[in-house]
Amino acid sequence: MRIGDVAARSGVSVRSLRYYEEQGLLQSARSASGQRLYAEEAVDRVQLIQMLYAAGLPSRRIQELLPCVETGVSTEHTRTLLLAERERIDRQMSELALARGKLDEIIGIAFDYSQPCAASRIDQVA
Amino acid sequence: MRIGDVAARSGVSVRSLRYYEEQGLLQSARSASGQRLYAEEAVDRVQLIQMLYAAGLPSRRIQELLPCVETGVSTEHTRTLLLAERERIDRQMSELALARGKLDEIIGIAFDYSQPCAASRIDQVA
DNA sequence: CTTGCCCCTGACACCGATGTGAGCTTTTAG
DNA sequence: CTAAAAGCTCACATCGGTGTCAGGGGCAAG
Repeated sequence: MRIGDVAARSGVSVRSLRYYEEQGLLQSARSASGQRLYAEEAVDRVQLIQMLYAAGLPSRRIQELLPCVETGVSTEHTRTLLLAERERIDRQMSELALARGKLDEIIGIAFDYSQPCAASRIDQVA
Repeated sequence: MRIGDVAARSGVSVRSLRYYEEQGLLQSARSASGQRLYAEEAVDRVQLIQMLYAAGLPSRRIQELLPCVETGVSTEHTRTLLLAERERIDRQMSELALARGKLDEIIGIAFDYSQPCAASRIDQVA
């Protein structure tokens, strides 16, 4: 599989795939002419990487954790990182929940709960 | 109240407070000599700004939403933004939850659930 | 007066993932 | 065979909130 295929199938830009390789997150074989060749699993791995990026892990963390994720082999270090990241994610979720609550409050006022025809107005907007 | 006081009381750097002003998120009066003077409410506003930043809203969005947040006055535009931001936050929380689940799974393997003394090992690390 | 601390403006640096463009080679389709 | 499409490397740009430094005022206490 060539890089364009992986890009298409994983929904990630070619540029990003090269970047992942540069960061040591994704390996590729090379054809005689130097083109990157990927195994099927590459797509899954890219999606895993995306998931972790979305959760706020920087490349370096992902790189440290990938061996553990793939093989299940863990060290003291990776275990510590895993717990730390989970905690960070928990904190981030709390912050999001807090802000979401505030937004809800504001939305409640903006769409004016107290008015009898609030529902219909919401419908107009939504 | 001078800028240093606001910084101390809100836990935000002086640099950031000036930046917020530059972005139209925070007003200040000026003393004769040009020093910024803040009202008490400034501290709360700064904390609100921080909350929204933490939720991933960029300055521009916050700036658009602040009037609405403060006065409760909403326009078609602000209502649209409010709903869109709430939805974005919901998506982001889902992504976090997904990644958290994955981490949990990995943690489960890393700390080896199947081993009888798993609990004590977790204690050692945590 | 002077020392020390706070404030001012303006400007540049940073990080990290991704976009973009140049210049060149390889592969593929017609 | 040829032209389009896709790959390659290298390198510079972007965004946004914040750090930091320089060079200069302001103000209170000793």
